[in-house]
Amino acid sequence: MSAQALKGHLDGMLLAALDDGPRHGYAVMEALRVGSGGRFDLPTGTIYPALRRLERAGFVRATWSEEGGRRRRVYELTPSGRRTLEAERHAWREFSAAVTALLGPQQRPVTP
Amino acid sequence: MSAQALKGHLDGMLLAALDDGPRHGYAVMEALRVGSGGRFDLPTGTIYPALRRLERAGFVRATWSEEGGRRRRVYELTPSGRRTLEAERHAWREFSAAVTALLGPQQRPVTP
DNA sequence: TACTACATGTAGTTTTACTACCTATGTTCG
DNA sequence: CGAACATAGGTAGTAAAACTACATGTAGTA
Repeated sequence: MSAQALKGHLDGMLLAALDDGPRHGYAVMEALRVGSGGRFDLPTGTIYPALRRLERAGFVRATWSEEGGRRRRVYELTPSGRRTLEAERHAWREFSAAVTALLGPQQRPVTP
Repeated sequence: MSAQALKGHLDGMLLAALDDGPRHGYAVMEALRVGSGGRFDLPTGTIYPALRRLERAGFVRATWSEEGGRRRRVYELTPSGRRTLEAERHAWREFSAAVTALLGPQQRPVTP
């Protein structure tokens, strides 16, 4: 995947990763990697600062948890984060439709 | 459209705008605006530097043209630019599929 | 005459993801 | 046992891209 293509779309994906329940940072990272079919194998230097950014913005709430000598910082969507996620989904639909239209000749996925 | 969401995708769209023939900067700007249904109404401070970037990279070639006291800088795809456009189209398909998958619950467009 | 559309550009800022590091624990394998 | 690796968290500094705000000038129109 070309460098910094995520710009501006990462936040939405992070929020989406927390949509089905609280997760710690490393698990979020794994969710992006697996959920993208290995295409988004993001370094920790991208994930952790991004999550702190979302926390500062009030979209997620973080709590420390310690289990078996392993400290984890667990993130959870706030109501504001949930609204933002919906907005991001909508923005993505708009955005991707526009780019797809402009990029021209593309084979569309098979519609069964 | 949310600020700087284009990051990394603008170049492909600019190249695509030149795919059906040479255009000057302002016309490229219009093509993006119209072709996106008004969603990409980009300021000149985005378009012109981006075109120079593509020129420096060897993806487009530029020539001045003067018609009726109006000077225009006309851009044209180079073979390298054409190859890059194809690569960008492919990268976009990959990228958008991954983001769409991760973003979760989205109504898909109606398939007639 | 003034305003708008056309046409091109630059300077400086902000945001965002990146690279390259650092620390620490639990597990696995030779 | 020791090394390596996966898990888990983090920071500092950099690079790049698009943005805001401005500057310049022509042609057409109200």
